[in-house]
Amino acid sequence: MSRLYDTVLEMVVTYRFLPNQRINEVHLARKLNTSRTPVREVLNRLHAQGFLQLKKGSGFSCREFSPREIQELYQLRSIIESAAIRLACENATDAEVNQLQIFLQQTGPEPGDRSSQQLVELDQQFHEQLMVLARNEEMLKLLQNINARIRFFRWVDMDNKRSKTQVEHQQIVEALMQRDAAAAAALLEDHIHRRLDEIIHAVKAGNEIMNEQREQAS
Amino acid sequence: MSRLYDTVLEMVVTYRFLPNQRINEVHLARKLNTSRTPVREVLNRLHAQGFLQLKKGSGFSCREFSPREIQELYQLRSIIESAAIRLACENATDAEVNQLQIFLQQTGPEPGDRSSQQLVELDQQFHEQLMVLARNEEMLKLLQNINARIRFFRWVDMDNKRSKTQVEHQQIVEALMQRDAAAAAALLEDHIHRRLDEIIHAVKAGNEIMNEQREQAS
DNA sequence: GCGCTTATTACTGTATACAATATTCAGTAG
DNA sequence: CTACTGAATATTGTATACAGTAATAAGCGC
Repeated sequence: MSRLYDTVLEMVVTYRFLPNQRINEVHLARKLNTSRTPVREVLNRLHAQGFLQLKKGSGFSCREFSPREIQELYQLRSIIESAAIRLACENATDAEVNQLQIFLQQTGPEPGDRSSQQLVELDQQFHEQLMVLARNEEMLKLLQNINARIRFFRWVDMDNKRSKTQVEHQQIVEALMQRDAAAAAALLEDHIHRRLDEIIHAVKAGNEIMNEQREQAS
Repeated sequence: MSRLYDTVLEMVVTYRFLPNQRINEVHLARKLNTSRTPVREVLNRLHAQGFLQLKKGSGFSCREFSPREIQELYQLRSIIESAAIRLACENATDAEVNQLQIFLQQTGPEPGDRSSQQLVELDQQFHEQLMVLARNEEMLKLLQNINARIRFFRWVDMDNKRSKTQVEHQQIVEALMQRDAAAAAALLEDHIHRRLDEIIHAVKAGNEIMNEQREQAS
């Protein structure tokens, strides 16, 4: 069941289903070599977690994100990450902070030959490691939920912006090392807001970039 | 379906099911005059939203909250409510703030003859109205989810503490009126942390208070 | 050809059946 | 009486069937 959940979640977050178009349970079940019942169970879970919408008589469909919704999710993400790094400045051990520094160095300043998907993954690892230092499991789960829901949009310009992203990550870790909570939080918020601006800009610019990314995901 | 969801959610948050004891789907379906399938669909949703745990072969059960988990949820709640009132200081109209003041006055400083359940409901309305002023739907949904999950514990000493709660609510609204974000946030955090301390204390004191509340809910 | 109505087909939401697994009960030995 | 084993029963997870509804196709009139 959890494998089925992971499979369908992956399809949802990579927008294999067109927004607002009904997910055909019969077809999906056949495609996944199972019956409708476990498929519906998974779809119900994803609906409850904010990934899908459900309309009586029309079944489940992928949600279409308005710029407003994206902005709200990013704002929420900024709030919890900002709080998390403040907690991390209090709670993290020196060893943990050094480990994060090593991770940054190992993942380099340049994208190298990594795909956008890999860069998104590395970016996520960095932010989740920060969140782990806050020692609040609920906050970590929340960040993971948000990141999954906005995953499609987090691809925007990822490879072109990797150097700047890593510079900003580095500054955040340095503030964390200095246990300067205010500076760390401000840097993190700026970092997230910059990304949000880029994404909103891309979404408003139309669907061309979005279609390219969908193809890249295939 | 949404009525079924509401019914089962109510049973879950009032701990009609004992923690860690399997929820019997057949019995529950019979009790609710439906078949197992929609019951399972609801249970899957509640599981996905953090209300229930699921073990293969053993089905769904109510989670048992450790003091750690309660503390984490309250910490998260404090973070988002604190951020929300900062946003409210920027975004709320004078009319909206006045409406909140009127709500406080209409719901009085004293519990009156209200039940604990009604007091919990009024407390929740106050906090949700604050959250609405932040103009972030995701944050409101998150607060509602957290409040539902900790609902059982929010009953602790509710009637005995109503006067103090309302005084604190009033101070928060006054800071909001003054558009003093720092003061409002500090007051709100203190308010939430005081409640958390009371609840953790009660939970650690044993199960007597908890059993009384379960009986009161029946 | 277009628009409307009706018939047909497909799909959703739920009920029921089935297979696998977990739990409970009964019998036996020490 | 206690502990262990095997059988019987109950429950879960999934497959399939059914009824109601939504979507599509076909036919007819203008």
